[in-house]
Amino acid sequence: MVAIEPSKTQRLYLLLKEQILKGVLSPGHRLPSEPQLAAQHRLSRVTIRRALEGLEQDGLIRRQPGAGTFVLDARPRKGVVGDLSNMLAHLVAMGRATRAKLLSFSYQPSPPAVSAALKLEDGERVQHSIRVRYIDDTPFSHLTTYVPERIGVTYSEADLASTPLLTLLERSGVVADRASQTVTATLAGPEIAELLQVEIGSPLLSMTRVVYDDHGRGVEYLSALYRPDLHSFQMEMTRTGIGAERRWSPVSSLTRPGSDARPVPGRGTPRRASITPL
Amino acid sequence: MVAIEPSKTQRLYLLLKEQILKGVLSPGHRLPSEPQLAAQHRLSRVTIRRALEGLEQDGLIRRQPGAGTFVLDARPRKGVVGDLSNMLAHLVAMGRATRAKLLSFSYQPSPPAVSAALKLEDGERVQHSIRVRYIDDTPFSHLTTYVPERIGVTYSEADLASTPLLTLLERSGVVADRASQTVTATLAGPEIAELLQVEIGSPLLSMTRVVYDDHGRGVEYLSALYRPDLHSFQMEMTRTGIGAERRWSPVSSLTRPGSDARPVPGRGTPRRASITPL
DNA sequence: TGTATTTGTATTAGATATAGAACATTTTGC
DNA sequence: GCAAAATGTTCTATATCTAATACAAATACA
Repeated sequence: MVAIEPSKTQRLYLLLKEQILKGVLSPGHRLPSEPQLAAQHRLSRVTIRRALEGLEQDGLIRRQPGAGTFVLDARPRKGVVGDLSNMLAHLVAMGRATRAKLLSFSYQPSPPAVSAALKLEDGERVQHSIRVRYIDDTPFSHLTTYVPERIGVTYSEADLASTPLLTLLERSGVVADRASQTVTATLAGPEIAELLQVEIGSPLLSMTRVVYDDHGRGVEYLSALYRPDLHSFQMEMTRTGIGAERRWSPVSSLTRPGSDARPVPGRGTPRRASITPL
Repeated sequence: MVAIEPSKTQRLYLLLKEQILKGVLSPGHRLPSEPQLAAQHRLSRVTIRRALEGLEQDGLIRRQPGAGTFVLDARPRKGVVGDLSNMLAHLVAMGRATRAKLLSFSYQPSPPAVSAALKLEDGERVQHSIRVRYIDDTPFSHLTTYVPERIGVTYSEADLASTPLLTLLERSGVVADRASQTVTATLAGPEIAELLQVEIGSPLLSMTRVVYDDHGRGVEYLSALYRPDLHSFQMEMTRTGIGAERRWSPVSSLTRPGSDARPVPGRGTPRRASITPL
């Protein structure tokens, strides 16, 4: 047996939960009957029922004897669909109440991975912090940051608890110029799960960003985790180039808040001069 | 008892895995002894050992009788670090062997979510397909596409099995102009897990892309799943604007494979005539 | 070279997960 | 009203998880 597998109950529970939250199963939709689910997933009805009980407690489904099991509209707010790169700016602009809880603040030797990314000297120390950001009192992101100590000393614990890190850095004279960011998926461990108020084993969006100043020196290493049921990473692209060189390129765009985040062609989304195709 | 909780073994397994991958426990570091871990977490040694066995099989730790348990250099060698927007083009350019397996090909009524995204008329039908793309015989992505039937009839089952969909569309006279894509995280269900050769309950990168033509009409709805252990979504950004308007904006760049994925402008990546995006 | 510590292995016992089945109760639809 | 189908409930039996303990084999260090 490979790795450590979740229980069959939990597996089904998380699977159905995902489908509901993701909208694959739309509100009002009737799920297959318990015997049908049991057959489809090759599980006993006991297991099916345990998973459904979990979903019922989450308020995701309604079970009616004789009638069936129905998906509820428990997709309250996919509130913030953001660019992820300027997400915080959007939120502030929208006037949403944002606060950060500082969980850790220390100066320490740099972890190897961080040293490599920031291109630090051997033995150089970093300012390390862990924060959880809340929007309207629901956890929004889990942030782990590393800043070279020479820069990290320019702000205090209190600063970090109240002000976005990048703002602090730029206030200290750092010129953030370039950044490289990577987006991946992970699972929530026990600690993170509790902080972000999700189940252990839930999927999370993971973003790692390395920020460089105008001299190409690394100034910030950020590792962030987001709840995919509340937030997603959206970007607009246009098709540029001609012939074999024709490809997608990103459009610098502001995404607008709202439950429906699909672009509105023509107006709404600023058009830029497009290359005339042959 | 809230929801469905994972087993104690899996909880510890995920916790340690998280710490290792996150760099909290750096390579070469010796873990506490099994009895110590058992005491710290208040679990029996059996449970501790099962979790460690999982980590060992993942290649994250090395266990040496008499000596201890050590963290290995877990730097996941991500074969293909890509832009995700032009990933296929990169792969082709790199000369990697790519092939697609067509799992499903049909014309059917459009699902509500697809209709909304593509802005289809009521009752309009779509061409639906499911493919799995392989690179060097390892599964790379799981692709589900919906194309309005009037466009979908321009290509055949055989076309789709051999040629990227967007190429087929552009060959049919469709002018792909804009796209909106969303990246999220999900869990692998039983079916997907087998196709992508991952464990059930594994995290997956999920990308949804809606492509519009030059008249703003939806021409393709793509839902793709990627293995986060093999691939990640990378993008470069620069800091633009002044004052309060200062924000990140994306840089149109080609990323190159390798541990250091810095952008390469213009040359460096061999070009071929038949570069075709996903 | 010992001695303490570490991982590997085995056994026992109890708790929990899962499968399978039977039957009751409620709802739907003819 | 009745039959079919759905969820609710209860039961038995087996497999797996977890705890607790004991001992063996490998390693590190004074």
